[in-house]
Amino acid sequence: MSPEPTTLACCTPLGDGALDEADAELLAGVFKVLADPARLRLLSMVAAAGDGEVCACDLVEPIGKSQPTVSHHMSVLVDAGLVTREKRGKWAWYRLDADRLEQVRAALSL
Amino acid sequence: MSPEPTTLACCTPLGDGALDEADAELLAGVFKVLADPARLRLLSMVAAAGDGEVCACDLVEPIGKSQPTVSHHMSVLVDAGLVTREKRGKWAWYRLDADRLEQVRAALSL
DNA sequence: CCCACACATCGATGCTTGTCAATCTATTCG
DNA sequence: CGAATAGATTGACAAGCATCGATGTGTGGG
Repeated sequence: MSPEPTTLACCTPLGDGALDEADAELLAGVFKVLADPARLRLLSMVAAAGDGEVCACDLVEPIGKSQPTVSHHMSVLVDAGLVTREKRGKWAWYRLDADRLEQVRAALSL
Repeated sequence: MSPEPTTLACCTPLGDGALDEADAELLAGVFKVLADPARLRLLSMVAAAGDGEVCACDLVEPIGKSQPTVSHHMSVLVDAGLVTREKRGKWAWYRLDADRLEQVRAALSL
C-alpha cells in the first residue's frame, strides 16, 4: 500500500489543542487501517492467538475471504506496525504489537 | 448519512477473543468516522473548545474546506455520537461526547 | 415583508480501496 | 531437478466517499 512504513509513532492526543494537518493525516492513516471489518477480525484473531502468534494458514478459512485478500489485509496491518510478520519455512507467522496498539489507544485521550 | 444513529454502544474489546462479523462491522464503522484528517481536526477543535462548545462558523475557515464539506463532516461526527449539535438561533454549536470517545478508546483494549 | 446570513441538503465528480482470479516467488520433499 | 504447497504480487473492477457548486431551509434585522 503506502511505501512509507508509517514510521512515525503516532500521535498527538486529541486533547492537545487542535491537530495540525500533518498530525491529522498521520492519525487518520492509522484509523483507516482499523476501519475495515475484515482487518479488525484478523487483528483480533492475532491478538487472541493462544501462543502469541498465529499462522496465516489459519486465518483464511475462518475469515471467509480469498487468500490474496487476507494477505493484503495482513500486509496493511504490518505496514501500520500493528502486527509483525515472521516467515518460517513456508509459513508466515503473525504477532500483535501491543505497544503500537497502546499508542493508538492513547491518541484518543483528551 | 446512515439512518441508524449507531445506537449500539460499541464494542467488544479486541482482546475478547475473535470479533464476530457484526461486532467488527460496528467497530469498523466508528473507525471509518475517525479515518479522515479533516474530521479528526474538526473533532480536536471541538475537544479543545474553551467553553466546551464551538460554533460551526468558527470551523470553516481554519479547516480550509468549503462550508458544505464541513457541515457534512460534522454530521458524520454527530451520527457517530462523538459530538452533539445544538442549534441556537442561526448558529450550530457542537460539544464533544467524552463518554463516547472513551468507549471507542476502550475498544482498543486487550 | 424582504433581505442577509448560517447552515443543511443535493447532484456530480474523481480518487481511494476492498475484492478476486491469475500469476509469481520461495520453500519443502522425492 | 521437478512437483507441490504457502504466501505475496499484479491487474481489473465495483463500491464507497470526500469534495465542491448550486440550491434549499430557517432565523433575525430593518
